[in-house]
Amino acid sequence: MARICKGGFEKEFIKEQRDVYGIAYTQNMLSGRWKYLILWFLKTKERRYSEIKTFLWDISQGSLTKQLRELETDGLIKREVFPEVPPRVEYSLTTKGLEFIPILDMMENFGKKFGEKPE
Amino acid sequence: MARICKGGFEKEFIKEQRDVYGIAYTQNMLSGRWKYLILWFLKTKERRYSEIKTFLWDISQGSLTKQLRELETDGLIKREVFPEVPPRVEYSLTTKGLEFIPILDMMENFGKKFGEKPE
DNA sequence: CGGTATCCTCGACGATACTG
DNA sequence: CAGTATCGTCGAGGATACCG
Repeated sequence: MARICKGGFEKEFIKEQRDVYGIAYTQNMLSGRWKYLILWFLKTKERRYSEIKTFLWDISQGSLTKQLRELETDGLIKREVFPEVPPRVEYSLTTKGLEFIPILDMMENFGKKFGEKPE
Repeated sequence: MARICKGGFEKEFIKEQRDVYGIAYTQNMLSGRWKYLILWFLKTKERRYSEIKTFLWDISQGSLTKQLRELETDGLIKREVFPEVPPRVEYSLTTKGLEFIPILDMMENFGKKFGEKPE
């Protein structure tokens, strides 16, 4: 990764090295196969664990839990547990997560413009 | 991955399944550690292979070539070879790649807002 | 300079079993 | 229902050597 503050850089790269941390942070936080899709799915409304699992249908339980924990740690989503039997857990976007929606929308539109529409 | 057109889906997920391909396409095309950073680095002007290599400083030659080939295959960047000695190769954004710049800018701003500024 | 080719490491992710 | 625990796989990416 374009690590910051590494010595020995050519002078002309110093500004780029100072500016790249923005996109490096975002890229790093959302790495992996699932996080964009999870955020996209939470965009319109809160969802239960099982809804996300069904939506992503070929993600394993272990991976899904890990992705959700990481998104929670990074402050993009919040997790709400309802003490019922059987238990219910709902995930939704935080303020920070909500601020990411415009990016999700642009990525969706970009994909719709250039990608193959299914069926 | 939220594969499309898989049978057996609950009815209420059909619309989401029809719409998710947009972001799934974009996410899939730009997977990995490097592609966003490469596009971001090409945003302002064309760059030589060695410039990109220096900018990303801890990417291996093999990986960098692979990333560039994939971005080229997906039509995001174009590769121009100047038949000089020693050879010179410049990479730049295509029309499709240029259309991705707003997304890069938003991701950069998001990261600058929430990430830790180095130094 | 800008690659290719080969081998290898490592961690993300999946599969499965089990639980409050 | 919504997890946790453990193990196994697989491929992206790194290291190294060599090339036009």
